[in-house]
Amino acid sequence: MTKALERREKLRAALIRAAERMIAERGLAGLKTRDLAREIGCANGAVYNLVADVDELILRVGSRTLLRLDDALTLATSAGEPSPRESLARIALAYCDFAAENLQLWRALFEHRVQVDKPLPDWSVHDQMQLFRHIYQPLAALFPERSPEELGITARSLFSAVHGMVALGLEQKLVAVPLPALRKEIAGLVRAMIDGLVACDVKRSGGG
Amino acid sequence: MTKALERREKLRAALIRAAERMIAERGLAGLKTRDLAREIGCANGAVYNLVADVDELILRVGSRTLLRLDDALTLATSAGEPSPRESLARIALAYCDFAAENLQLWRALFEHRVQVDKPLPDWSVHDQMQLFRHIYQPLAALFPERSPEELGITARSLFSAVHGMVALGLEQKLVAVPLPALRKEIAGLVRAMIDGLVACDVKRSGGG
DNA sequence: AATATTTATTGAACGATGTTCACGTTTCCT
DNA sequence: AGGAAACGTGAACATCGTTCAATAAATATT
Repeated sequence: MTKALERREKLRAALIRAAERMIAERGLAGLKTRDLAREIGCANGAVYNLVADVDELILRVGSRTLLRLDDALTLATSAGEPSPRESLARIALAYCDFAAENLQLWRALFEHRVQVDKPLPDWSVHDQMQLFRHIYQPLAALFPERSPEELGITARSLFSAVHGMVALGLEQKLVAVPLPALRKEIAGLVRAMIDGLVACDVKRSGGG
Repeated sequence: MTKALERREKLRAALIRAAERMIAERGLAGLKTRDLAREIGCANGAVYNLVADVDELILRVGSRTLLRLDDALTLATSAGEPSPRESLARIALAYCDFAAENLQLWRALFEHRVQVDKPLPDWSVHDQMQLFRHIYQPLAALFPERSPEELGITARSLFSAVHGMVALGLEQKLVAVPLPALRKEIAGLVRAMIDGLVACDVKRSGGG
């Protein structure tokens, strides 16, 4: 029983790696089961013994991408002992850099939309939540009076705003903005957002 | 010459309207040429006499969506004489509301990615730029010392940040956030961003 | 060790989809 | 009215993801 399962696992790992490479090179739309089968050395039908369908395959690649993104964000906050404000700016820049360096894989995280009737598997939902903890910790230091729920909402808003700047900044659909300029804008707006949030907090706390 | 062209134009308009309805109901992935042909009463091949390919069709629908979005943003700033800060908050909320009310059509604006070798037609590029003018005017009032280029960059950053909040907020891929809460978050973060940017501006102007 | 049973692999086939094309049909200009 | 140009038609093509009966392999049983 071990021989077959072992080979199966090896093939599945190869399939996921091949899919990852293919998405990175040709984008999510360039992912074809027949090319994958040829690359890992099996018939196209065999792909469906390793994976339920391409949706699952994309989710598995996405899971790997999220893990690498998590590592990149961890690395960004590990060096030195910056203030919460600078930590958040670093995280935003690290997110921007990761997206730029892994453009197609990063895009695949958001382009892919699952069917409404097929819910996300548990392992896929889990690692999405983990990303917010990088933002949560500096925010908690900045806003000690806010509840965990409020902090979670603020973290999501902050992340979404940075994500939007990165997404449209790297789109280059209309105007190509150079990466250094984008990084500068992101860092500036993140600091502005934090300063504005802090000021609003102080005003509310002092006035009420 | 008028009879045929007139009919052609009517059919093309019907095609675009049918495509718009279909995207609104079933999403961008639910747009099928055969269904379109059946709906407007012609053979599937005839679609390609009205439009080069589905890419152009999607762009034409997108153009209409952008026009309606422009109207919505214009309406948002027309009532009363709010401060630039409140104008920007109103615009952001109007953008959020439009996205929520036209979810699939709004998503199609960003989901659709054209081939690298086929550049966007002029009429499609033009109306994308127009959107920023809504943000540009209040920004110019807030930051009189900034150059038009700087203002354009700030406008794009601000728009991108709001877009990100709306995009991830309406995604509901992980957690369903109620629309009123999202609106509150957006308005709050927009005001915080502006306050932060103003403070940064004052500090830089005073210190340098 | 030999056989039976379960499982995996194959590659052809299915259905859907965007797009093209040869063939009639309609429309337009003279 | 008649020829030319444009148009509409529906079948056909290529390309997908996915399925499936048949075959090969591996495992379990005696």
